[in-house]
Amino acid sequence: MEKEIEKITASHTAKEIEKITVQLGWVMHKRLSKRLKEYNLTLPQLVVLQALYQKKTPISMSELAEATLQVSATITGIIDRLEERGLVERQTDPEDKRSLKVALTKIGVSTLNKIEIHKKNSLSKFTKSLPMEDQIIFLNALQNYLSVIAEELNE
Amino acid sequence: MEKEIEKITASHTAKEIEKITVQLGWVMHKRLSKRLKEYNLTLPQLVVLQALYQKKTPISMSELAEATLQVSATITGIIDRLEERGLVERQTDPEDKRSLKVALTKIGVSTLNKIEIHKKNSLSKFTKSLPMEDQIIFLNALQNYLSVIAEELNE
DNA sequence: CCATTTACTTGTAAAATTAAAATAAAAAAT
DNA sequence: ATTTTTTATTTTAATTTTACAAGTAAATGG
Repeated sequence: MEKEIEKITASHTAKEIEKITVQLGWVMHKRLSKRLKEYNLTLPQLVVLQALYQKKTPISMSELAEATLQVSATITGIIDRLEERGLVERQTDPEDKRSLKVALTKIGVSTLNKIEIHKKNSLSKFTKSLPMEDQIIFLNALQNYLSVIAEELNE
Repeated sequence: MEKEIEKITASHTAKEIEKITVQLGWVMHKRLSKRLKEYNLTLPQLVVLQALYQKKTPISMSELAEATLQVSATITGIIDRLEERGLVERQTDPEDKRSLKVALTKIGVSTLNKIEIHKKNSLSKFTKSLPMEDQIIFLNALQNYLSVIAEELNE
């Protein structure tokens, strides 16, 4: 009987966490777009830039598509626009003439940095009010959750 | 000196939390769109449906725009498409002929319910592995964070 | 009344998204 | 050594989202 109740509650909590995460994602998106507009970027473009930054080294279109959970045709369009503005560049791969490596340019990196600096300035009340220890616990839980969800996506 | 270090770390943690939240939002979006596609819905459409469901009673286009952080012109388009498919309906307001109330139809509610049932089935490994107590702490932290971010947005 | 505000729609234009078809190069099969 | 298949990317076409600016119609307030 107790097991039953716990099960229901656990399922309920899981649903709540999922729901709130979607909402949080939506609000963060809206919040971010204000800032992105100043740099004439969109969220999918930022996601691509960040993926490139994280990989450190130029990666192919298909790797980029996988990293950003996008279809390759979408990446083509996004890179087209980013390249036009000089934030990234396509490099030919001497090993495989079908393949292209995409690299962040200096302008691309500095644009990312500028957005980072902005982030620092808008340090939110939430983290200010939370003890350092709890912040780290929260951060770890988020990272954990993210990796589980991302893993499930690839099944 | 120690104060300084703590400051830097706190700022760093805040930035990390923000970054991971954006990533989490992106992944959740992608994960959700798989499910939404089965119902021929998009994320903005779901957000609108959920806002209507939460309010319980029909609300005006402008209230809907505010609740979903959208511009009213965007809401017009989304409601156009949802109405075409019978998920919502526009009702005239006898008190103010300029204003419209938007209401979920039975089909709209049952579509939302079907998506909810799906959610239950895809209970993630994350919540299964976490002690109930920690789940609740995590959920509360998320809610807290969401409300602070949402509040900041309205400034 | 006339001017202003409010509520919503329309028009326009860019970006994102997907599916499907096209291209070109590499790898595998015969 | 060809032919076939697979892989990497782009193109095309259609839909949706989004924002901004202009337009319509109704309410409100001197």
